[in-house]
Amino acid sequence: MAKKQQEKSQQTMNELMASAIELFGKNGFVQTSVSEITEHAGYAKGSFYRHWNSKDELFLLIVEQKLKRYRETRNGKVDKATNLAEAMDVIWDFLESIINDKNWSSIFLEFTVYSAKSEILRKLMNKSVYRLSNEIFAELVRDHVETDFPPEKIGALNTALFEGYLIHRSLGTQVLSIKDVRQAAIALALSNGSKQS
Amino acid sequence: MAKKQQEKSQQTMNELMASAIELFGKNGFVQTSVSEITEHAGYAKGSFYRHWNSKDELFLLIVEQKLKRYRETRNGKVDKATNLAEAMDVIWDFLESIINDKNWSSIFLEFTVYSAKSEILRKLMNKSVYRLSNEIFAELVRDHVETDFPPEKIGALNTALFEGYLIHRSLGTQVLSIKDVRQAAIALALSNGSKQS
DNA sequence: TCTCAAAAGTGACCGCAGGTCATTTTTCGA
DNA sequence: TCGAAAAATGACCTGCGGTCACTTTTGAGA
Repeated sequence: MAKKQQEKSQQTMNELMASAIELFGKNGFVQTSVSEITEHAGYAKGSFYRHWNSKDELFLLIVEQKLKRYRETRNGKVDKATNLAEAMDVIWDFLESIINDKNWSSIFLEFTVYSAKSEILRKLMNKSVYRLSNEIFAELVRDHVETDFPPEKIGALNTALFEGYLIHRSLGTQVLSIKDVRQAAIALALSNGSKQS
Repeated sequence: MAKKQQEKSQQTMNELMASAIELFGKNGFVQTSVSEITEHAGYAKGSFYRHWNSKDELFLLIVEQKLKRYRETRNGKVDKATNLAEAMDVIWDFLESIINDKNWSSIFLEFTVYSAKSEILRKLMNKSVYRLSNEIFAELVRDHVETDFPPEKIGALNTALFEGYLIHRSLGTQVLSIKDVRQAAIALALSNGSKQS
């Protein structure tokens, strides 16, 4: 029965991960130290590195898990969209659900910009598992684009507007509401990808 | 003649600042250490803190200086704009000049997101001296808006799209070109602030 | 029940960061 | 030439991410 040891190890991982999610969510990525995470879970620092190779690695795992969950809540709704406007509505319902997840949108932003400094992280962040990526939006929109404007660009412009809004938001600037940005993004997508304006 | 000492002090500041600009420009804000800055200029670490209270403080000074210079190259052109489309062209010529300044746009982005974590820095970054700010764009656009859409929102949406593009860019994603974003931003501004679409 | 190798857990330690400050060196008017 | 004031120094502080030799716990087989 080596099973029990594995279970214990898994249990420890879960506890450390829960602690990490709580502290990252409260204080952000950089401002949360590995010592804090382990201490808060009742372990010593060294235990962290038995389970993950770096703070980055655990954070990416959390991001992957969170994105997966966001997407699940979105499932089904996508197929119902019959035109570009409806597809954009689905996308923005999705984006708003991220914004409503405490301050995780700010933390994603923080990590995204942080990741730009490392080539390895940069490559990872361009994968859709870790990112509210251009290409995912492009996919959702592709079937409904009526012009020859590239769907990837519609997706990327949408991402840009959203992430630009995250910056605006994380600085505490109050000029834009999420509704303003949603409207603008949809108007932009329609003007590029829809036959009538 | 206490002048000579002041001059020497000023000289040291200039040397340290030049060293900082070079190293920040090459490696970014976080990845450039104060020791590197002083060493590269031929001083000891302590000398840095005789002139500035923190790394942040010097960086803000550099930002202020750079923004001032960008704006100077823009002066005059603003007054010539007779409608919203021309005003947007002036703004985007300005933004492109920032993008063309080596990788400083990425570094501004890095510091902007970094600053969100400190209340003091956040407040500073909302001032127009330190930021490619919403309100500056709003000002440039105000006289040419023909609808009742708030000029501040036009400015803020423009900033969001630009900074979102900076993220896209710093991740090395190649889907969007600066031209794409410029077109989108101008289309967006015109659709909100111009009578005919 | 006892044994002991393997797995889990520990925390002192490393190099380096931003920042401090008592001390040394340089400057320059009297 | 002298000495106070200004400039420059670098050892030192705390805290970071990460390492690893060590101790403790676990559990299958005798």
